[in-house]
Amino acid sequence: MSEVSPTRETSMETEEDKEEQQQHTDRGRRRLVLPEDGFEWKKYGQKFIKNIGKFRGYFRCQKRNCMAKKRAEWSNPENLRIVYEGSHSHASSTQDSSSASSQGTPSSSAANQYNLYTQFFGNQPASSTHDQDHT
DNA sequence: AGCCTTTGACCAGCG
DNA sequence: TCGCTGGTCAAAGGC
Repeated sequence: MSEVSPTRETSMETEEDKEEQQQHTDRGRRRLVLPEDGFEWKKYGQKFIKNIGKFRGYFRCQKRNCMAKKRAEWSNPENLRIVYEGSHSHASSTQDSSSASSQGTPSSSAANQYNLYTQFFGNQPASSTHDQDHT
């Protein structure tokens, strides 16, 4: 499931160049295009934030022992902003989990640290990344 | 049959 | 105190 399936349906535009980062997280249907970050996320909501004029998708880590969350904002499939909130108490699904010795103490390591960072995908002008609230 | 995705409604917090 | 926005949960549908 978490495997990177290069399944590309024949529809939409032919801009497969974006395929490098934007993977189809759906199970064979085009629903939402998200970049694979190495973790398994479960979407639990989506709303249109009029404040920023963009859609915001709410994702949560599928791991029961992981409280990491992710928010995806996009106005266009080309402009996607991923906001990671919280830290994973486990290693990425695509990485070696044998080094995830922190799982023994999920409440005294990464799980205790609140990590939050934003990631941009597509054509995001750095000039407006810090100043695009509203005119 | 099971899992995931999507949409709507409800609740909480802030102005 | 009322209204609005943001966030989360639950239910239904589809693959």
